[in-house]
Amino acid sequence: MNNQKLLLDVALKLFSERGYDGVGVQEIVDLAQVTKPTLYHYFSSKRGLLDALLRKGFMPFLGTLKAAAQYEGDLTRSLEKVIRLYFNFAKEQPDFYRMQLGMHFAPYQSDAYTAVALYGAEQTKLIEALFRAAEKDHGNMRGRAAQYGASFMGMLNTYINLAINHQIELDDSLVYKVLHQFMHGIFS
Amino acid sequence: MNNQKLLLDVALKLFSERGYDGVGVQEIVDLAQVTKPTLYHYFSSKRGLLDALLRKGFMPFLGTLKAAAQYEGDLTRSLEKVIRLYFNFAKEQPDFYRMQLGMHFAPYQSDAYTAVALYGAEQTKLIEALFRAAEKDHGNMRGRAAQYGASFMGMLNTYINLAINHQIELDDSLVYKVLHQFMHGIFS
DNA sequence: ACAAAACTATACCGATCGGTATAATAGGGG
DNA sequence: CCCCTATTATACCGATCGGTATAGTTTTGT
Repeated sequence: MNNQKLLLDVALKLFSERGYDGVGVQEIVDLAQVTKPTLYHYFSSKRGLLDALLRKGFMPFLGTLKAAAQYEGDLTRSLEKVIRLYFNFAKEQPDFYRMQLGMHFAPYQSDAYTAVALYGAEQTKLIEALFRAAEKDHGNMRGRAAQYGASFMGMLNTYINLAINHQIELDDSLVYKVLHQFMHGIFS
Repeated sequence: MNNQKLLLDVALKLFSERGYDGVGVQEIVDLAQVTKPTLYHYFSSKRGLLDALLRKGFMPFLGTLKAAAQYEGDLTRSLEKVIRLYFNFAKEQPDFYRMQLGMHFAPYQSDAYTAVALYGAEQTKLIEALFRAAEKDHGNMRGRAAQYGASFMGMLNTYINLAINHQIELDDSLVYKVLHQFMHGIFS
């Protein structure tokens, strides 16, 4: 295992547990058993380390999300794919998901937020495009793509957050429950 | 304006902009035009300052929430009251709401999270109790109070977060839109 | 074999971190 | 007026912050 990957692994673990601001560079290199110049050789700065970490964690996911969020005449089916994709993402990389989710609510001037903002925007864009594409088959949704996109992702992240806290489990049945709740509300 | 209140105001402004970890004690006292011993006289520690800030911001709100979240035979009506209450809270104290919301997603070992956790738990408890009380009139909801409580608050905070980012406005019509979406989904 | 490039260790930088010991000042009650 | 308490300033603490200058060590291409 090379030092670059080692540093990324250690940084992910520490950042997810105590946050970007809560972890010093010294602690990262100590736990990875390297020295500071090694870190700065690979990542130039602490922020650079964070950027690399986010790129590595998001890159494959965003590609599959783009595919899953295509509208093919059945909004329910597309949303189900998207939910499943997010659940898998959160289950396979819980530390990363926790870190990223926290950063999404970090102060707007912080490194944590600015680093994660473009990935958040990319996801929002894809989901909104899905709702906008579905508008032509669902007239009553017209003009609310942004609103539905935001609330869909909000609901998704709410459930994932519960799962990360071990209060629920992201199993197959929850996919349908979340989907049903979003489509038809809590009364049916 | 006494120094104690001045320090709380300055801390709220800075914490909401750059986070608890992102702001040093020195900067707080400089902006409040006092010195460090003054801060430590009133609040004993940086964490004590944060605790006082949260107590001051949450105390009146939690009382009114408790009243609004009583089930009186009409879940829709109670939820409407709750939504309206949260919207007003977020509109009247946007800086505080932003700060508190960010802390709710902060790392679980951080001061920020541990300080805000009990207030989050209190809100969850009240909202869940509302859904549980409504179960007797809505059999299909049985056993899902925790889930509905969490997703209701998740949706609420999603919209409030959009408003804080000036992407939507928390006006009267949004109260009904959010309520309707939660009760009946996006298809009706 | 050799030089260039990539990598890593020692030791250090100024600045800031949260926090405090000591003492001066202010205000109120007797 | 005097004492007591509350409040505030000066000056400082050791530790840690992110980052780097320098030099040594490996690895790589030729």
